[in-house]
Amino acid sequence: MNLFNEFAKDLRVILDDLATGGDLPAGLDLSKVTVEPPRDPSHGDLSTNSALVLSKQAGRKPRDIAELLAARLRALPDVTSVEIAGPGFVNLRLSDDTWRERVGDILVAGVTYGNGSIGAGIAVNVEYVSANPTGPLHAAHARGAVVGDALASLLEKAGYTVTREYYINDAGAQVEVLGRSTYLRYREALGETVEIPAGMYPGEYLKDVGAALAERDGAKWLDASEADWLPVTRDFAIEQILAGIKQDLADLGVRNQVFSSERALIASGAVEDAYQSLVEQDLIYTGVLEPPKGKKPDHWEPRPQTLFRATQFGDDVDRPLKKSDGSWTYFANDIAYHLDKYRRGSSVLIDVLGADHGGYVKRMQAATTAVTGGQGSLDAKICQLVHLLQNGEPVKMSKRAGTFVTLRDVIDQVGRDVVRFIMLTRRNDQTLEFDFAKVTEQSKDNPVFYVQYAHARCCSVLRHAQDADPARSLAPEDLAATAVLARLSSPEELELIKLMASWPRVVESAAQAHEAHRIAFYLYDLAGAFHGLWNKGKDDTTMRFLLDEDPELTTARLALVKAVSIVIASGLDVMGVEPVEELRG
RNA sequence: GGACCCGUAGCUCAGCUGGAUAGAGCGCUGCCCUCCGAAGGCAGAGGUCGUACGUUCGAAUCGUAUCGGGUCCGCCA
Repeated sequence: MNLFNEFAKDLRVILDDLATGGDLPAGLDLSKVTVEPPRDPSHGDLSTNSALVLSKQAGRKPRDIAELLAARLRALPDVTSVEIAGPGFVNLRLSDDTWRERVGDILVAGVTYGNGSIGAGIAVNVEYVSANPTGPLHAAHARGAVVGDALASLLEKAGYTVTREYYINDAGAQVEVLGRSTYLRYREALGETVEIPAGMYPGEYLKDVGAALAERDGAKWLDASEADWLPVTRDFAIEQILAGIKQDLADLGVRNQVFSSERALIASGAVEDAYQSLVEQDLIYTGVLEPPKGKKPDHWEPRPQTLFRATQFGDDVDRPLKKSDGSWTYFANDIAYHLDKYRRGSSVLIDVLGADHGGYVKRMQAATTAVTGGQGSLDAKICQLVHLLQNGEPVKMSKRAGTFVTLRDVIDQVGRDVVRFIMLTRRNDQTLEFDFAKVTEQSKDNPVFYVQYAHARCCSVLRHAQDADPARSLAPEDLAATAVLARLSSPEELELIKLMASWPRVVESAAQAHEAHRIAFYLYDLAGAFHGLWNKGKDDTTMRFLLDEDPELTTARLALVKAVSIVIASGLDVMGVEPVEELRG
């Protein structure tokens, strides 16, 4: 349960009541009314801006409204004090017992604690990775993969129905090149000496693909014409590479459920379909675009094109849908694809894209709005670059020389949980430094370690308690039933409890903002609060969790510790990171 | 030339969709500890939130302009 929402409800009842009683005008717009924890905890547990927000509408001074509210709020059962502060904030304090009860909630709910319902009835499609099937995933793909995957989990936790999707760009010139490159490697596998010309894919990985094809088909294609072998080598290569990509994703703990093929989409007539719908809306015309300014106009020649009126939906220029040979542009296919996602039931579409797609967002949003008749919305999460470092030194990468770091390399070096956690330690639109040395360091400035360490410490305490008293049950439901939570009375303990009580709120707001990184920051804070409490026990032995002379307090603290481990596990679950029970060397 | 993203402590970054005295880690300064319940702990200094206007009870947050850095810019995907 989200305590803040409960009080928001209470507050609305009170406001309605005041309206019917004539103290406030009826029909007030309450959309800006909030109930949230004040930034400064000394102001109280909860704060509402109602009086400030409603002042103008109601035609009364904020202080007067605040007085009215305060009188009513004081009557609520869990409220111990109400103060009016600053320009008209109403600050509440809740009884300690109200907070302590959350520990029981957490123990009973387990890792489902924090699950919300704001997404109920809303279907969201999260598309991520969507790397071209022309080569293995490299390190940079890790970010989009993790951001998308964690966002999907976050949305699920908040109650949305989520489809995890991967768009396979298996149509167009690049996969044709892939097919030809593979053919060369195929000949190579059959004993020929080949040169890989410029413009082909030189990667070593295609040797395996060529060899596998030679293995399967023998010399069958050696004397065939390109028209015959190209579809074969192309489809074979796509299939092989895609299998590798899926394996890499699986090893990163990423589980896209739906793989949509661009080629299949075109074959189904979906592009023609989407195009017709735009024609019917009079959003298509033939025109000539201005050359981009400031950029060298090289071979620019004005040319009439089939254009979509993207400018009507906020884009900067109208966008071409057909190439001069009459085939669809990538954009045209993508419009059909987004319509397809919408028609499959998701009105909220999220694309997790790389930094190089920033300029693409506006047109896709324009198209999504147009093609869904304004019923579908697209949010694009652009992931900025990841800088790979080794002890502060940039890791040299060159596509030309083929020395790029693959996703597999990264997973093998630092482990999947570290990759996943670190990728969420920055907002998606902020560049991220990934230092192989730092991310595996055991210190406070490594958030992965710091959070895992907190969880491990919880487990360690529970293990000790079990060793000391093998007959004791540490099952969460038993702790919930037997612990006398009123014994948790130190400021540090209550602070920790309040932090855990805000977890549902964190989930909710992060989901609404489509920002999974907030989970990582929350866990870092929670870990910090727990470590702080632990440290108290170092010089004040009465603050330790296990106290031989006070079994009742010990049980209460074990309940608290268990709750902390549950909330950490709940957060790590969203991030797709496995909580560890002990740390090793 | 244009679009998008970023600009917050010396450094790396948060800042809950407009709230009250702007936070964390590292680094720096000072004190304490050497416990075994494994990262040492505690305290302190350090900011006109790039700049300038604007919106309003109230702006790091929204708008406009401007400066600096990044990504990108017609039939590539």
